[in-house]
Amino acid sequence: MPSDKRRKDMGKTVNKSILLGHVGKDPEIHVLQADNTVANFTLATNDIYRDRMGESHETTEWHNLVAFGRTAEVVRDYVQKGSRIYVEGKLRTRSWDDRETGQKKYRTEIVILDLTLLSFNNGNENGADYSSENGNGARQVRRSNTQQHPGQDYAYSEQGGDPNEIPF
Amino acid sequence: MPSDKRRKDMGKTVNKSILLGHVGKDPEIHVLQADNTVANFTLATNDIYRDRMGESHETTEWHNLVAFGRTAEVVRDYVQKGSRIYVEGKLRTRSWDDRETGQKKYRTEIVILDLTLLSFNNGNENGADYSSENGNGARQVRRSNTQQHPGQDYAYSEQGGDPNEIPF
Amino acid sequence: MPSDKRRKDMGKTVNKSILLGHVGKDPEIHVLQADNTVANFTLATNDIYRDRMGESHETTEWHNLVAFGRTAEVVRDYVQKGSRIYVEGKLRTRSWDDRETGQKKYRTEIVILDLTLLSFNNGNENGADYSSENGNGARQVRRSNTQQHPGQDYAYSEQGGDPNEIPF
Amino acid sequence: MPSDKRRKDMGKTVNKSILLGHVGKDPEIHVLQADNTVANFTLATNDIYRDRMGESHETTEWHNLVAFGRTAEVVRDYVQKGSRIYVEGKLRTRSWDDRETGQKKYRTEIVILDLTLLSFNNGNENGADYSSENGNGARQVRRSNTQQHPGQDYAYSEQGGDPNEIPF
DNA sequence: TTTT
DNA sequence: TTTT
Repeated sequence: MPSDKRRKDMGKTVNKSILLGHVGKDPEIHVLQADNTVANFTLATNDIYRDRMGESHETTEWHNLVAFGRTAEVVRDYVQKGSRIYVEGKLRTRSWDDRETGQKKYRTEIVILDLTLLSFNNGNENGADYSSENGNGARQVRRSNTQQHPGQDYAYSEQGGDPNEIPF
Repeated sequence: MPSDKRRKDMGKTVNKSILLGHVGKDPEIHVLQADNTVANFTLATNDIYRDRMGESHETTEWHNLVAFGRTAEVVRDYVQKGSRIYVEGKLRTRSWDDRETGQKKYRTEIVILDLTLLSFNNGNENGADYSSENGNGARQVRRSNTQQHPGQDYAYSEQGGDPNEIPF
Repeated sequence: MPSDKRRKDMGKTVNKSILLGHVGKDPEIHVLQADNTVANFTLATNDIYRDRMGESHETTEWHNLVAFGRTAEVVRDYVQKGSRIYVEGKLRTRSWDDRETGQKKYRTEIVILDLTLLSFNNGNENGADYSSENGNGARQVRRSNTQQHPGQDYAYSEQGGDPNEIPF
Repeated sequence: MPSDKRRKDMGKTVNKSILLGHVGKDPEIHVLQADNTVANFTLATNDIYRDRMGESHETTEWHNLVAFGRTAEVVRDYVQKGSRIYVEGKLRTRSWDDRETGQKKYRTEIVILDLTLLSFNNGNENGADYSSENGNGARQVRRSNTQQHPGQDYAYSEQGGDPNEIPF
């Protein structure tokens, strides 16, 4: 084993996030290219804390999640507003210059590496089971054209191949 | 056990991040109040990926870390530029309106809940051991007055008691 | 901060396990003492792997879980055979000499530090909701007298106060 | 996406352990087959707790670690008694019938999926740097013939190909 | 801005 | 002994 390898193992780092919560809205699905689907959505987690008076308060933390490829397809087909999911991923912060103000802007996301569905239901009252309708559980893929993620100055390249090449 | 309790356990969420990497610069220390120290610093993790040509690339991810109270004191005394640390915490995103542009801005941080020091050395060539000098390992606390965290429109309240009450 | 403290932070270790799966049987509840309930149960996780022929196989891993105090009460009241739960805890291995053979025996458990219920249903067909019946969601506490955990040579002390003092 | 797939995602489980500590003894290396090295060793983590008298105590927890393939080679070449490492893996419990007593015996291990070296030094006083000696950091591979892992009634098959096929 |  |  080359000493080069050892140096690499010595310098290894860890970037891991584990989230379990409820999805805030239906995922945005983008098809960048054949075999490269991207899914963007938000996940809520709750934090309970006590203030100085001893009173209990609850805050909601919203996380930006993004999935690529096969995982994005699972999100597309089975995750929706209200879904409860378990997610393991890594943090990634993108930055860009705002077109209007020229200011640097940041957006931190969790890139999903592992996803577990925890609820069949979709949070709607009717509790429709998508899997029964056509035998494959798929819902329509929404290909939104409205850019809404990291600001008006941001555009999907719609051509990237590898997740790591995608500029967001 | 009240059914109210069960509902709480059913709705419980998880917000956990685990990072292991190197500190980018000496931590900023703020003393908000007696017994409430805050430490802000950045941590780098590396990501290696292959592009479509099969070539290996390395990117660096920068994380904003914040510690409160006792943990902030450990950061103040033993963490510096170059330190290697293991951190467990939770994600928190603060937002504020930029004073100049009126735009909403966001900053995501990892609130440190557990910290493990992995390197004695401080990255400086002299390798000074702070713990030997005066028997308490403390270095000077820097009380910076220059606001530098989430922009010029942001100010420390310098009065919060509970970490969760602090407006950032 | 004493240098003694720094040595402690330098030597800090991490012992963390995260499990998400289904409960194998109704938890065993033991009341060691006022305010010290103990719950023992098993949790199944699945592993999918490919053999050398490329065929996919699934194995089941069984984990021994133990909860103390407040958490044990949640287990007693809401966890049962078939429940899906998320658990965070630490590994602990107990050992004892088998009475019959004199051999050293080992049992590794995950001591639950955080528990999240993921299913209301109990796996029974009737889907009884314990929380509705009497307003407290409690089911009968089973105080089994039959020793069944780490072998016939093992006995609950039924008197420990701190989880760490309990001899199992 | 077939509904079969959805059922799989719904039933997904998590089995994850994260350990950071010191290695108890030099790893045992076994070469089962070309391209299938196995490394076994122990890792210590510390637990600090308070007893009922409020006094602080420290216990040491010993974990059985096992690595396969490429990871086992890293262990073979760079991990030794005293090394500090970070490990991510999954729990696996093997069982077998003791030859002498016929009793069922169990051994729980963490199968290493990710390993980060945290110390160059080996814990020995001489602090030898293996990487400098011959430019590749390798130490002699020990092929122990003495069976010592899960008891005298246990034998390595020395023929498995896939980690998941190995009977331990 | 870190580290290998 | 769970679940899909």
